[in-house]
Amino acid sequence: MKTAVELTQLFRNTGRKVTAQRLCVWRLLEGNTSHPSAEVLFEEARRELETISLRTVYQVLRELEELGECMSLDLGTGASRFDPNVDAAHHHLVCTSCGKVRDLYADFPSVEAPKTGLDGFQVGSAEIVFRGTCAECKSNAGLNGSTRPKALVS
Amino acid sequence: MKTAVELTQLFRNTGRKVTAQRLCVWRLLEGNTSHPSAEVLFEEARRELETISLRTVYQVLRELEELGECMSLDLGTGASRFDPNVDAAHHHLVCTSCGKVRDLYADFPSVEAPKTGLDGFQVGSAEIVFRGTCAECKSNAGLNGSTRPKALVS
DNA sequence: TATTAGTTAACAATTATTGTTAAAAGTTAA
DNA sequence: TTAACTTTTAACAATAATTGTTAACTAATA
Ligand SMILES: [Mn+2]
Ligand SMILES: [Mn+2]
Ligand SMILES: [Zn+2]
Ligand SMILES: [Zn+2]
Repeated sequence: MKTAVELTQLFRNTGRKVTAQRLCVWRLLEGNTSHPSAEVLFEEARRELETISLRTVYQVLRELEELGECMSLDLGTGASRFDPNVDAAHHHLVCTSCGKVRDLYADFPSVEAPKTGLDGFQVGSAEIVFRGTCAECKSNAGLNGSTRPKALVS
Repeated sequence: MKTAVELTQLFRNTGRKVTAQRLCVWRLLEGNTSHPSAEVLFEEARRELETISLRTVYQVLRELEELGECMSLDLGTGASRFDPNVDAAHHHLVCTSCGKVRDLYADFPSVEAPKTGLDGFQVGSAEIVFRGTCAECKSNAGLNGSTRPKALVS
């Protein structure tokens, strides 16, 4: 999780220009634990930079991913979710009702692919996704019939 | 994992007609451990039923899912993958190179969401996805530069 | 056999994402 | 400050996976 200043260096060092858009997207992502989608970041970004385009947000996110400064998560919520926390190993809780994504910092030492019976499949990583219902959706249960993930409504 | 005969009963009992298409899709899925996509099932189905449409395959898959006879998995490989194994709890190995999906039957007793620190999030299920390289892709490494999942090419 | 459900074709639509192009604007090195 | 070079933007088009739609046709069942 780099600061905006560090990102500036990184952009320069990789031959990229330090633009308001790049900084803005990074600032919105830095330390953000909500795992926003590109759309959500776009909505937030245009509050600061009224003319920023969704296209640019996608481009910057891709770049940040290539630079190893964020990762995109496919959690089955429709859109990719972006996570700036690439350093600390962690897992995710996904609300199947609203699409909210929370971090779960817990070590599961037993989660390691067996050595045998893999038919030569070489395992690189293990992700655990816990699915369930977030507190908010639980208390709203029955009030409305909405099954549509709120976090994804454009 | 029901047999075709059992499925016939299920269709009848739920007021559905027993059609060649429904039976065909189920027959292709029954005991199938390859986690095929709808497209793949469609290609296979039309060998038996030349006139079957992709639309129908999607419809039948949805139905089977509603009936609890299969589940669709979103493993980040582009298309949903269908799994008839809804009874035995298991996890998946996903080849990041070709998109192949293998079952992993292993019990990870420690994988249980902590009771505390969840902010009221109620956890229902835990899926573990192991990502890596399948044997075939490992031996093909470097031969071609293909990063495109072969299993997904239409 | 009549009724009803299911299938097909042939499209349109949707969502998330990437591609494209040209013009405008911004960044940086000199 | 200027010139060169990148980026951004707008305005679309395109893609891939999936679902919606309609009408005609076909098949299953009572
Ligand atoms: Mn996270
Ligand atoms: Mn499986
Ligand atoms: Zn929720
Ligand atoms: Zn592979």
